[in-house]
Amino acid sequence: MASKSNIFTIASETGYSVSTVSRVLTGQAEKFRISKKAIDLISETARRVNYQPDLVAQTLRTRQSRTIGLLVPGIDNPFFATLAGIIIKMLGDRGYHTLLADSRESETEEEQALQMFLGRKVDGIISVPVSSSAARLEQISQQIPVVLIDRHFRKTNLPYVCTDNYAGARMAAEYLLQRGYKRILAIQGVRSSMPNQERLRGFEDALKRQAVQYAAVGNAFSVENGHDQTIALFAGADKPFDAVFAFSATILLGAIDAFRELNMKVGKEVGIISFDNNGFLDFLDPAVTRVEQPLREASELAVETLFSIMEARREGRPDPDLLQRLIPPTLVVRSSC
Amino acid sequence: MASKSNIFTIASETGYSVSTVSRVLTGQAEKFRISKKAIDLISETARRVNYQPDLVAQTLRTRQSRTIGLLVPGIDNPFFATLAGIIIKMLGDRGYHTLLADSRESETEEEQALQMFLGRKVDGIISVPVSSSAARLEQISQQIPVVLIDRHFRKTNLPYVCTDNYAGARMAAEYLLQRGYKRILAIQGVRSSMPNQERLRGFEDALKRQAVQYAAVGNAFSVENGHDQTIALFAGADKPFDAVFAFSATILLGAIDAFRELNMKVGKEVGIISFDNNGFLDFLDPAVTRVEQPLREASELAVETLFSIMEARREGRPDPDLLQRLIPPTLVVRSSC
DNA sequence: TAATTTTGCGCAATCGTTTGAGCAAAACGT
DNA sequence: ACGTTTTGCTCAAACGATTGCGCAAAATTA
Repeated sequence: MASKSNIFTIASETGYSVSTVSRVLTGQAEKFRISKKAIDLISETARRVNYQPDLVAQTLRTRQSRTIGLLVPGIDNPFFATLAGIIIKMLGDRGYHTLLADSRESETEEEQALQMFLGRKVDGIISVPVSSSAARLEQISQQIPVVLIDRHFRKTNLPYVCTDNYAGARMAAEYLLQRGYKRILAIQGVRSSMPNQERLRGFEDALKRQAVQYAAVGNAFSVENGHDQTIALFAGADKPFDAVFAFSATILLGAIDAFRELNMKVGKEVGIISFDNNGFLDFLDPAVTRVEQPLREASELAVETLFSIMEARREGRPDPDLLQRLIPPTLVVRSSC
Repeated sequence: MASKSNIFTIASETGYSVSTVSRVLTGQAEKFRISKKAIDLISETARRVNYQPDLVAQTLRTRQSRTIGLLVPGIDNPFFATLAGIIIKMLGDRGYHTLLADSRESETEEEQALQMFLGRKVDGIISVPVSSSAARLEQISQQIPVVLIDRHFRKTNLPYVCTDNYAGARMAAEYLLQRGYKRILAIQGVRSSMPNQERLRGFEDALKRQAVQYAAVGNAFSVENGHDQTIALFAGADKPFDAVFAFSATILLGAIDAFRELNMKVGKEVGIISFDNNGFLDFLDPAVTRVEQPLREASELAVETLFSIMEARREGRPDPDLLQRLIPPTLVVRSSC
């Protein structure tokens, strides 16, 4: 019979009115000058009958759900899983719950999820957007604070916190240069995605005035793509490249697999460097040199940003500005190049 | 101005009452003999004003949230992340949303999450339990259907779907025997956990009447544990074991790292086999032979089980029985032993 | 003692929906 | 033409909380 109790139960048990009970239970007792006697009796009774507020009713009445909608494009991707883990924890610490939706890289599912967030009256949204246009999110942002993470739109005033992919790619390419590689291949992910475009730009900017050859192929953040592109280019007798820059850990794995098939020694015959975090990369042989994204820092910043907007709006202030942040990734040097 | 419209807006716009509007919008039109004219006008108006039902109000009134609470002990663990991904997708397909909570292996946080699920009026709970007792979940189960996944309690009537860890461990140990290994070391995870106990039992049962030596050490599903135990036992000149059975992928990684430090060739000087799924294991060199858990099948079964209970209860039938399932894992043979 | 202030609390509306009960008008049967 | 059924809809009460307003009794002041 747990939890069948509501505010009326307590009201009749104690002889006080529901208003008084509510005020006591929401901590507004002194504000309304409720007597100590009443406070004690009510709290005691609440405990005794194991009262738990109905969060749904509370939400309906107060228009606040203490819930944040978190939208990722693939929770089974370790990257987003870690992100989600951190964010859920941080929100929990602030007394907020998380409604998680997975758009699975589909604009349709993204729209459905957003619709659902609206219907569920979330207090804020943290999203890794997949759609190509910011329009819908900007529209929603007028009602509910939205913060973008990991991906953003080129022209938007939506707040975001992303990795500085340009700087990261540049860093990786320059490291390859420094290690003496002369013919460098980039294997890309989804070309239309912002991170990929930025990485490509960084890659090219780093190499274009240098005495090296380079190219960029591929079009998916997948193991297959990494594998197939590698086979396609390295299967012949003359090797056109001496180093590979994988734009994601999945791509990297595919490439490594391909090199194994081709019997090429990674680190010796061909250098390899990767984007993305993945603790796993340290256990490959050789351990993979990579550009790691500051996941924790980004998550923290995103949550803080969201709460600062929520607070501002609650107090009727305009949104704080300058909320678009690029965080520089870090180069983790191992022995694969 | 999106979504400021409610059922009253539509009622006054169309001249019908809120009841009629509600019935049309919830698809109960013919049941209440609403005229085609009314249906058309109302649906059209709803579309025009971009009406989106307030799910919170709906939940309050109908006592149904179309939301399932999913509780995992660590969403950043790839295993649970994959699990969550599959489950979220499946629930989505059935028109349900997911409220995700992470207990982080803490009983306290688990209790908080459950409390939250109750307050949010979830229609069902899928949980990887961390607490040592089934009591609380059994109590909740009287109000809200609960299905356990991946972990269960020895004595409970709660429905669950878990890997058959006993069979899996046995399978692994027997495979090692078959490959001719004579001195086998198991590195365990958390000893108090049910999966670990079952694995240990399978391991011992497979070996105890055989002409081989064996031992089990360790007490954590962590990289460090795998590493440290390996170092402790293999650092000396005489190697006490010729094969290692890692009870999880994390343990395995630690062991592999240790063997690298010790300059021992995995697959040649020492055989190694692991529990757990992890696509990554194929990219290690040598690829790791392992016992894989049927994650997708388990998730599907869990969701189906949950829905069958929900349906039964909606119709006032008793819960279906025989809902405790152990799914046999599969041996994936690679070249590490 | 009378006027004023403070203390402590209750009434009832409200959030946006759903739903049991009821009712007038139209259609039908005889 | 008059009772009966069907059609098509409306009324108003929930669901469980929060909250603006108001008001009697007690305490204080003059």
